Amino acid sequence: MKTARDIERSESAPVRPAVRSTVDLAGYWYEADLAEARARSRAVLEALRLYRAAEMAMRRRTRESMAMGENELLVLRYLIRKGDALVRPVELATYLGVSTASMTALLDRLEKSGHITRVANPEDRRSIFVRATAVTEEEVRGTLGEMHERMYAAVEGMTAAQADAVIGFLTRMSAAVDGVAVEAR
Amino acid sequence: MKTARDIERSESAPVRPAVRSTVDLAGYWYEADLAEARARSRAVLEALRLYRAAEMAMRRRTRESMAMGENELLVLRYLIRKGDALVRPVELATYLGVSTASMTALLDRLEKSGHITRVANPEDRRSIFVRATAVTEEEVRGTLGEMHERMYAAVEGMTAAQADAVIGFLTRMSAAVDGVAVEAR
DNA sequence: TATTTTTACTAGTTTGTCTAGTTACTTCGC
DNA sequence: GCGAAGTAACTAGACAAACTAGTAAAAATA
Repeated sequence: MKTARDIERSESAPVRPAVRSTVDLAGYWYEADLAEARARSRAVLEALRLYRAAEMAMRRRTRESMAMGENELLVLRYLIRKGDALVRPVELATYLGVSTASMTALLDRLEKSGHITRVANPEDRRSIFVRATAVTEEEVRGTLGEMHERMYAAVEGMTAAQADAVIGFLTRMSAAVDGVAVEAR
Repeated sequence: MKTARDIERSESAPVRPAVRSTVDLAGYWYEADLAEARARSRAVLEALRLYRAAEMAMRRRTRESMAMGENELLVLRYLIRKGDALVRPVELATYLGVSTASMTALLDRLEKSGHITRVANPEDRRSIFVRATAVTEEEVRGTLGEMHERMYAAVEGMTAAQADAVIGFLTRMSAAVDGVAVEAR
């Protein structure tokens, strides 16, 4: 019953109200131009989707190769990115969107495995600071460093116009994604 | 109480240095050009990072508003994207990178909550097909449909050159991300 | 000074994954 | 055709990691 042809139908549904005005004062828009623009849009979004899939897969592989949970790894990356900055557990809990209790347990695991250390905060004796150990930094850089280099290399050759296009695109995508389900009904 | 709404907007690095002082007459490169190119690269990667953060936050909000786990939601999105196509549990398990046993449990939950139905496969009586219910489609489109429209609107105004720049960028990023930790040592 | 808030933690529960093994069915080799 | 091997989905039990609720200590505020 359900044939492969049906997929096409549902995917090419009129996602957006079709712009039928085909005449533009300056350049005379034709059906072909519209179709082309639409194909371009779809191609861009498809590329984004593919990138997301690739990134998810990378994340899973990394997690597996380091024998670590998603949140553990995210915390370590966060700490390393912060460098010498003083990071407190609440900040990490907020970042991940988990409870402070879960963060305590998570930090327990990371401390036990030697990836982080807890340092006292001299200014507020309730709180502590969390720091990644040198070993961790080495380990994460070893795994992700090459990737970062490749990423950097992949953007280095861009022209100003291209960079603008990409930055604008990403900014607009961020805006599109922000505000989804902000108020659960 | 742990309203993790404001995800790490704290670090707002130099998003876009609008440096524009290029005196490049006959192919001479100056310090300014190099610095500019470097700043551009950093800005692009920073924009990507911000987009990722925004997307992660969106995912969490959606998950919470639908009272659903990450994998549940991913399965539903996958099913809806596939439309009327016939999807088997193994395919989903592979997609998510979980065992077939976990997929069975996951599908149990989704079936119990009325989000999916299991349909017999007439050609292979061992296997089944999974389909999202109409209610689910409605629900997910309601939550993510607007976002998708915004995303589409955000790309449809792009010129061919801009689209090429973005697609090229995303493709190179995917390549950079692929092959990380493929061979865990 | 007394009260409230914040920070990190502990205890116990729930959720969702895993491994191991089962059943039912299909495919392959003879 | 028939038996062996392979495959798809499922069940059971264990475990990891999140959650809620509540505590103690310190800081901020009235």
